[in-house]
Amino acid sequence: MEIQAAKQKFINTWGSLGSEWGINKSVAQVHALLLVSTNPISTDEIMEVLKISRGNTNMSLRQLLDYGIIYKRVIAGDRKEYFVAEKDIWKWAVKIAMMRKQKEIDPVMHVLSDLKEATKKNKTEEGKEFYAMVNDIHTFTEQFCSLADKIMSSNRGELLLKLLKIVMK
Amino acid sequence: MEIQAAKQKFINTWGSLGSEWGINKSVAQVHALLLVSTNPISTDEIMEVLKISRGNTNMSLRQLLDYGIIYKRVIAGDRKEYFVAEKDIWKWAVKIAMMRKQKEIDPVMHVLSDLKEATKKNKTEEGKEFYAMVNDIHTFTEQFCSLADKIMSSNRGELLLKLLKIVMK
DNA sequence: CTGAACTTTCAAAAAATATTGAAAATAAAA
DNA sequence: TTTTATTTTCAATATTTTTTGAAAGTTCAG
Repeated sequence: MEIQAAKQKFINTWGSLGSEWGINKSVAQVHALLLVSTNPISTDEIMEVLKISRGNTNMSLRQLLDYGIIYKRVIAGDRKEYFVAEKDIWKWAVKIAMMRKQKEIDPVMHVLSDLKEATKKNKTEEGKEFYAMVNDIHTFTEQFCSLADKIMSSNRGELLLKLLKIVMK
Repeated sequence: MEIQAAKQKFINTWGSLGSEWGINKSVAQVHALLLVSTNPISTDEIMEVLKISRGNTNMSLRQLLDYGIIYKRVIAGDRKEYFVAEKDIWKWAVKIAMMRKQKEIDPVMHVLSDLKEATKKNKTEEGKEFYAMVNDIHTFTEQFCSLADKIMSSNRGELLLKLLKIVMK
C-alpha cells in the first residue's frame, strides 16, 4: 500500500469512528488529516484534500482549536493561517475526554443530584426504589469519573502502566 | 417534585445523553423507562408513555434485548410480552461498553494493525512518521482497553474501589 | 383448520444534523 | 486610504438518521 492510500484510509476510518461516537465526521477527518501531515497545512489544502467547503473547514478547525488538540502556525511572509495537530495521543485523548465529561456528563450528574434531593424524603415503595436507582447510577458514575480523572491528570507512562500491572496480578 | 415528574425528567435526561454518545434517543428512553418501572411493562404501555410508534418501540426493545440489558417476562394467562430492565448498573454498563468496543473499536484496531503492517517497511521520513503515529494510537488504545477489560470483567465493588484507593495516594 | 391477539418488517415521511457557498467582516499590504 | 487576501458567518440546501404506520408474519386458543 502506498503511503498516500494509507493516510486516506486512516482519515476515513477516523471519520467513521467519530460519527459513531457523536463527533462530527468532518471534524474527525480534519483532525485525522492534521495527524498524518508532516507539515502545517492551510484551510485551502484541507478543503482540497477532504473535498469539503470553506465554511465546513473553518468550523471544524475552530472546534478542534476549542478542544485544544490542534494549533495555529504562522509562516513568515505568508498571510494564510496554517495548522498542526497535537501529536501526543495521551494529551489529546485526555483533552477530548475531559471536555466531553464537562459538557455532557457533568450536567447529567447535576440532574441526578437534583432528582435524589427531590425524592429523598419520599417514603413510598416507588419513591424508595427510584431514589435507590438514581443513587446507584450517580454513585457509580462518580467513582468511575474519579478514577478516570486521576488517570487522566497523571503522566501517561506512569499510572496507566502501573494500574495495568496491578490488575494483571 | 412528584415521583412521576422525577421519572419523566430522568427519561428525558437519559434520552439526551444517549443521543450525544451515539445511542438512539428512543432506545435510551425505553431503557430509562424500564429502569424507573417497578413492574414489567408491555409494548403498548411504552408506546403510550413515551408517545412513540409500535415499530419504533419494537426496534428499541430488540436492540436493548440484543445488548442484554433488558429481559422478557412472561405473565401467566397473558399473551403480551412484558419487559424489565437489568437494574444492576455495573452489569449493564459493562455490557454496553463491551458491546460497543467489539462493534466499533475492534474493527478500527484491525485497520490500524493493517496500516502498521502496510507501512512498516517504508523507510522514507514520511513513512516512518506515519507508522509511528499509527503505532502510538494502536498501542495506547490496546493498553487502555486492556485495563478497561480487566476492570469490567472484575467484581464491581472489589477492583474499582481498590484502584481508586491506589490512585488516591 | 380459523380467526383473534400480538409482533415484526420496511418503504415512505419526518426530523435532525451536516454542509455549502456567497456575502459580510477582518486584517494586512500598497 | 484603498485594495486585496483571508477568515467568518449563516440562511439555504443536502444528507443522514430516526420514526411512523400499515401490511405481513407469527402464535396460539378454540
